[in-house]
Parts: sequence; structure tokens; C-alpha cells
Amino acid sequence: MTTTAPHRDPDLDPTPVDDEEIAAWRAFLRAHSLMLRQIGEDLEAAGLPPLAWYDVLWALYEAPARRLQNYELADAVLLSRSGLSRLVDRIADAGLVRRTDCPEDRRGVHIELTDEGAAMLRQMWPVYARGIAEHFAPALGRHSCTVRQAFESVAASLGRGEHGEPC
Amino acid sequence: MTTTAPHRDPDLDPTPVDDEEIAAWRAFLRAHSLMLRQIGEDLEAAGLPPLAWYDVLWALYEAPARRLQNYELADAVLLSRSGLSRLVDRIADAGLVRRTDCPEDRRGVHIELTDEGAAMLRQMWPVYARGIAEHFAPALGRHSCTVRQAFESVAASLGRGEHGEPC
DNA sequence: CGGTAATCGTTGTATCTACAACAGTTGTTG
DNA sequence: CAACAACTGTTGTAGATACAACGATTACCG
Repeated sequence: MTTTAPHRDPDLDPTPVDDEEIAAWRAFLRAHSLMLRQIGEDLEAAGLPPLAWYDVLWALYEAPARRLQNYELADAVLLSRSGLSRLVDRIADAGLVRRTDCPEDRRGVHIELTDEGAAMLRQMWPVYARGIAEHFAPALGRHSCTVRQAFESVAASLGRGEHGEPC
Repeated sequence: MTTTAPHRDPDLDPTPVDDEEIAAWRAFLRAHSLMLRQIGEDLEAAGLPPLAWYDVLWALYEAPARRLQNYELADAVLLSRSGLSRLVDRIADAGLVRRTDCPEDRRGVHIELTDEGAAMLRQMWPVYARGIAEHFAPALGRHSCTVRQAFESVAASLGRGEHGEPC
């Protein structure tokens, strides 16, 4: 994806979305694209793996025994199963993750964070966090809670949306 | 890209980003992914082209003579030039766009919206707008202006960031 | 002017992702 | 318990994007 911006025009608009909301949507798309690009560049400049790897490593890190099944992981990082299967191939080749047989369900596979993977997580986070701290957090200012609630509400409206406490 | 969520952990955190900001970032990523997926599915269900095409068509629609050069368009939709070149190939094959020689700079190419392209824009917008109106706008509620300003500020912090009036 | 540097768009190549199909396994129901 | 359905992960294939390299054109300077 991708994508930057739609907009409203009197000529082609039969739907009730006001200009302010569309402007917010455009800004949202643009900010997303620029932020991910920036963080991706920062990681590459530091000789670290791409951002997608971070999500996988983190999801495993916070999981009970530092492992998840393929389908759980795919759901956590919002990727198709085939997509995740191949992503795990690459991460496993780098030794950051390990596949293990799943005793209780012989169809499944446990994907398990290795010590090297945990170490990589520690290396990546500062770079990642710096991007957020420099470009995202200051822009939100004191409204970070409002923004969080708004987007948790978006997620809730769409699929499952992990509500946090009301701030 | 992709990606869902980072998070903070006492073990691995030397950077000053507080939990609330990280929660906002996670929600932001998740909302983006879910929104784009939803709108993409809606468009496909309606037998319409993907969302990326909309951005191109719209950028041309709002341009002076309904045409832009390749590099301008690439910038507008935040795509690499090679990426846009191939995207335009596909859209042109569908007849929604036309390549024209650029008189004032013979290196360049004008990419021009056709009448069919404008018609397609009119077909796509209602579907697109419905996604925004149903899932995005309600979640923002009366804070859409705050959100807009915050993300315009993000864009400004990163690259160029088309500021709108202060609401 | 002449030559070098910069810019524009396209193409070869590699990477990454999704969809469809598949084999293996589990669950369910008659 | 047998048959059928549902689910899990992988693989073939196609699509989309980025990077690097290229020819063509323009801009900048000496």
C-alpha cells in the first residue's frame, strides 16, 4: 500500500463526509507513509533488519513462552498465512527465530524467539523508538490519548480492537 | 509495508517515549492496516480498481489541465518513479489515463486523465467515502480537527507537509 | 560555445505479499 | 468408527514495489 490522498469535490460526491474529516484522512495516510519510510531508512542505515521483522520478534517476545503458532502470529502482525510463512523463513535463516514441532496439534508449528532474536529486538528498539519520539510523539503533543482512543475505536469498528483503559 | 505493533518493555528501553504515545502509535498502525484492507475489499467487491489507482486518478483530476508529469505524480502519491511508471502502465492499459509528449521538456511525459478516468473516479469515490464515513469519521468524532493537525504536523516534521488552515 | 553534471522516464532484477491449491491433521456427526 | 468437513502450514504462481543502471535531454559553468 501505499496511497496518499483522496479529496472531496462538489462534482463527485454523493456521500456524507465533511471536508474536515477528509483532510484528517489525507493527513493520516500521508503521515503513515512518511513515518514508515523514515523508520525503514533509519533501520537500514543502522544495518538492522526491516520493520516487519520487529513486529514478528516483538509478538513472540510478549507471548507466553516466547512462541506462537503460525496462524496466531499471522493474525498479530496482520499478514496472510502464506506471507507470514515466508517471512518466518527469512527470519529463521537469520537465526532470530526457530520452528518447533507443536506437540498438542501436529498440524501446527511453534515459532519461537531465539536468544539472538531477543538481542536483535534490543538493538532495533532504540532506532524504532527514536523515530516515534522525534516525529510522531511531538506532533501529537498532549493529544496522544485522544489519538489513541480514536484509533482504537477505528479498529473496534473494523475488526477486533484491543481496548485499553480509558486513559 | 505492513507491520502492526511495537511496544515498550522495561528490559529493553533506553529511549524516552512514554506508554501512552506508544499505545497511540500501535493503534495508529493497526487502524491504518485495517482501514486499507477494508476499503480494498469494498472496492474489489464492487468490481472497481484498487485504491492505489484512485490516488493517481485524483491527483490528475485536481491538477491544472488534468495532467501531471511522471515525477510530480510520483511525489503526489508517494511512490518511487519506477513504481509509478509501472502503475501508470496498468492504468493506461485500462484506458483511464493517457501518456502524452511533453512539449516544454522532451525528457518528460504528461500523464493525462481521460474521460473514462474521470468517470471511474466518480464510481470509486462513493465506495471509498463510505469506508471513511463508516469506520474512520465516527471514531474521530469531534476530534477530527485535532487529528488532522497532529498528522499534518507529523508530515511537516518529516518532509513536506501541506499545512491547512488552523481549523 | 563545449563539456560536465543533473534530471526525466523506462527497464532489468530482486524482494515481498496475496491468492489458490495441496497434503496432513483434527473435529464432528451420523 | 467411518465419512465428511474444517483447519494448519507450505508451495506454485502472479502482482506490485524498490533499487540500480541506462539512454535521452536539459541545465549549469568555465
